[in-house]
Amino acid sequence: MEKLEHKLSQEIKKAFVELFGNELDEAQIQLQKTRKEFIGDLTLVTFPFLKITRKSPEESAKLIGEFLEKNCDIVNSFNVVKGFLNIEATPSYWIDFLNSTHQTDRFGFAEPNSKERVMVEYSSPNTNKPLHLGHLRNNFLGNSVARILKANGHEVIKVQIINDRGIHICKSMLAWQKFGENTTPESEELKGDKFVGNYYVRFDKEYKKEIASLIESGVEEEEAKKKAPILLEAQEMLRKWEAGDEEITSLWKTMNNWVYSGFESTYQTMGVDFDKLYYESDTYLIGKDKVLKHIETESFYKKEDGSIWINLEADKLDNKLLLRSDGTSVYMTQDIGTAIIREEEFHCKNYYYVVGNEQDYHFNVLALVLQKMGFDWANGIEHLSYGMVDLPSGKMKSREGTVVDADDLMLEMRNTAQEISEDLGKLEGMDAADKDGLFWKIGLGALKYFILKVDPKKRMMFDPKESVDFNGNTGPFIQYTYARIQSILRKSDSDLKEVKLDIKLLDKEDINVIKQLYNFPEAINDSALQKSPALIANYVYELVKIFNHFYQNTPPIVKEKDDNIKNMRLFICNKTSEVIANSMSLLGISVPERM
RNA sequence: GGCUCCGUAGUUCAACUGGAUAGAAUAACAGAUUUCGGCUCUGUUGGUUGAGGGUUCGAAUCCUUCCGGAGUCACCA
Repeated sequence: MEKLEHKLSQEIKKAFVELFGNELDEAQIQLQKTRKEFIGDLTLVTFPFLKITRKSPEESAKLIGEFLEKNCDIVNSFNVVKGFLNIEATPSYWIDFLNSTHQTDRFGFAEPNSKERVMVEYSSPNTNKPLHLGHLRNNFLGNSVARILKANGHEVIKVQIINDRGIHICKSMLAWQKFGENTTPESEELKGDKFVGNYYVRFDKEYKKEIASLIESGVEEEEAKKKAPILLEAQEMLRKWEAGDEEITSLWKTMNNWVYSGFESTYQTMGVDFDKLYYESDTYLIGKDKVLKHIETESFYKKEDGSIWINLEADKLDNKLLLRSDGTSVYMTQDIGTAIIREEEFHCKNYYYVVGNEQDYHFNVLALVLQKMGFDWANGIEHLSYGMVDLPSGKMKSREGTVVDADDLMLEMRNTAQEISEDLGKLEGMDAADKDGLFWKIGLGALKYFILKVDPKKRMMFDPKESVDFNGNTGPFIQYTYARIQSILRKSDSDLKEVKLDIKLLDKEDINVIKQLYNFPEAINDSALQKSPALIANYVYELVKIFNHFYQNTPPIVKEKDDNIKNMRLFICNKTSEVIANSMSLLGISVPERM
């Protein structure tokens, strides 16, 4: 099936030779989609060509339009509005297109593994507290981008690095030692991550208490923050950990495992997974060796105290520490090491890091340092920087208790879905387990769609009230449309493999739906290039709106007497529902047969 | 303070990356269908795209100066 854009470009090229004696470069021809208020499918803007045509915009457009109408059999008609040439394809082109989707249920997807291997890193939490709303955006984005890249033909490896060591986990460990009284997640009937998170909070409470009493006894605030005994103890614990102290190591393992099992259950609810996990405790020493190897290279230097730096002033960045004076690694060093390990293991074309935009600077530096080390593949490093999630009350702050917990939020969405569904009472005869699964589908669909429809780069507002709305541009609205189509298909029970498609049967409403189906491959491609699930969300919403319009303005299909028309419409319904389901699955959202 | 990013209907978001009269949703109001699922469809109201200047056939988009907001500038991660 030759793309409309491609075919028309070639014809336009011919038109320029014929009409104006000019050989155009195909890249110069930019066809855009015709806006809804005009008749046509694709539009050629003539302004850039006026120097070649030496005629007015209107006249140029008219000449080209006439040429196309005469010489190109897929052009049905054209019209000119102020120098914009709107071109309409023939109904038979759309029929041919629809026919071409007959064979496959993977319409729009590129051949698997036809493109380069890429890696997507996302999630990458600290192990001292539970996941929250910010992590949800991260995980939904990362998982969706991975699916989209895969759909676009890439081999995709999903990874995360778990920040399992450092002062933060020591704080939780210390608080548990002091106040835990040998309780466990099991004994308290708490998820492991929540359990450990409580001790992190407990640490902070004690720490503040100590600071306050130090200040009261006359110590300066800055000094008090550094000298609080419980903090010193935590730092001592970190030193012991790094020295391999047995008791500390064993406690560390126990507490991390509690956290992992908690995370695992959260990931399962979210519906995300990974092909490979990296642990900071495994990789944090590796970057050090790599850095030391390059100490002689330009830009790298050593200070008198033994610390190692890189000078990036030539690239308009500043000097960056890579190894501390005591020889230990910093965050940057670990990321350098991890990046190198990944390259050695997987040789990817691109390494995508789904990390919040507060780390823009960090990733600029990371890519640059690796390039200075002479790694060509570092050019493939790309930071998929996304904006923070704000609440109506403002920014989330863990210390002020305004953090929205991931598990709580997902459960709340599920429960809201239940309330609404039960009010509508469409679920008679469904057993309890199926109902439960359905409520999760709807609740999570609402949440994921709400977050993913926004351009990742932009900061977004999360209003819990609005997110559970099931009307308008929402996940459940799209799911509902899917379920309704399934209901039609169940009732009619035709064999769609034998459907004969004929131009004479086509109505305007049918064509509108077909045209939007036609846009699906492009939507996948665009969202893959931009790494933006929002483009898929916008696409499928538009499809659903067009379909609902079709549905409203078409006589009941199930009762249609003309079998040819009936089967054609059913075929369109079926294709639409398939594209809805596939679009939603790219967002990590599943669609229900009933709801 | 230096650097980076962002300011679009009351609100939440779009705008095919420089194209036409800046579109949806939501809220409010008015209507349609009421026998394929009313979680549907159609309409009305709502904008000096933060402000000024510039670039050009053409600017929400590019350049520039202000105003407002966020992030970042750690021997934290």
